[in-house]
Amino acid sequence: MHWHATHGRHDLPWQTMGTRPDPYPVWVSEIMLQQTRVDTVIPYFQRFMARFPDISSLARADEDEVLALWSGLGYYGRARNLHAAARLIAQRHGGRFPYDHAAIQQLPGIGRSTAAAIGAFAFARRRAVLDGNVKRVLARVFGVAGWPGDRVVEARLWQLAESLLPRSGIRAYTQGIMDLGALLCTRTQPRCDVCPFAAECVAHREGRYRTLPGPRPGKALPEKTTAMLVMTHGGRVMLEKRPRSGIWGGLWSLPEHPAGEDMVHAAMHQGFQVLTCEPLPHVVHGFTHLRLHIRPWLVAVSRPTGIATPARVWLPLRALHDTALPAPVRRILAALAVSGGEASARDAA
DNA sequence: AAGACGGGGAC
DNA sequence: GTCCCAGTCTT
Repeated sequence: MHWHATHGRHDLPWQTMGTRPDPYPVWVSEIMLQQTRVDTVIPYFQRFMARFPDISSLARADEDEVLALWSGLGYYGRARNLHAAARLIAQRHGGRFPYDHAAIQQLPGIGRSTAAAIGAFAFARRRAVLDGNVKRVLARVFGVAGWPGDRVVEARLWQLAESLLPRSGIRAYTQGIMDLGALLCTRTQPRCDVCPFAAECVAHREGRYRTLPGPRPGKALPEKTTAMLVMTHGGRVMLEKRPRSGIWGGLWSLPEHPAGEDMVHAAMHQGFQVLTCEPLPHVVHGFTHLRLHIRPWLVAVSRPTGIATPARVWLPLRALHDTALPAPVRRILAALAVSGGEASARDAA
């Protein structure tokens, strides 16, 4: 806590509040910060808060607009859960963010650690957080070997985290241990020379900072190839709404087809007359659990005869920015919009 | 208990 | 290229 007072982070956008902070920005930031670095989150947080300044405005919003503001941030279930939780708070909690730890953790998208973080920062509730930073600090200081994702290792880390909580000053403590992990006790180049725990840290004393915490067990990354249809007509491109579950759930994306299928046939099968059909440069997109090879096909079609459904939309290429697109799809379409004078010219022809 | 779920920055 | 981040939910 002493270290945090002088060396911690005090100017993050969601910290600009007094001793009785609004739980809403705390909540939004904590959800965005799940598995996502501070520097990545900041611009998303600013945009989100400008558009949805309070729980009520978020509860009234369309899910599509919430997802559009989340586009590029990843783990889109976070956005769907955030939105659902806002509506739930409006209905079941009278529009007030719940105070009780159990009630907070009951909300969709909020687990044990996030509930503790919100409770600590917003209400000074005394519960332990256990995020990637805290896991790293504890594993090193106390010499907890093994991968933190392992159930036994994680249980030990939770036990440590709970046992270390101060009687008072939970905000400074929670922010402090996170900041220590993020700023000093970093993964590869920890600053043990200026760390307040160097004298008592097992990893430092025994020269084990490289192996603590233990790495995730290696696993071969599955590869998958898919073709995507970039159907254009009059400077617009056709998008489909993806199912709510699964990858890119609820986002707008290009129609997928098994690689190797005849794309002209695929486009015609959707009810279009194909004018031209040509391959675009193929894109490799890495997930944590999958490597996806995308083969986009640019298909100019004549007047769309396909039935208009809510799950299908013709989007002007200029309107990409406020649409909820997966990152690789955004890149494919952005490249098209730039070099894309010719595409529209061909469409016009 | 394990897998699904994004994207990007650091090395 | 590899690792992993202010984790949670589903199976």
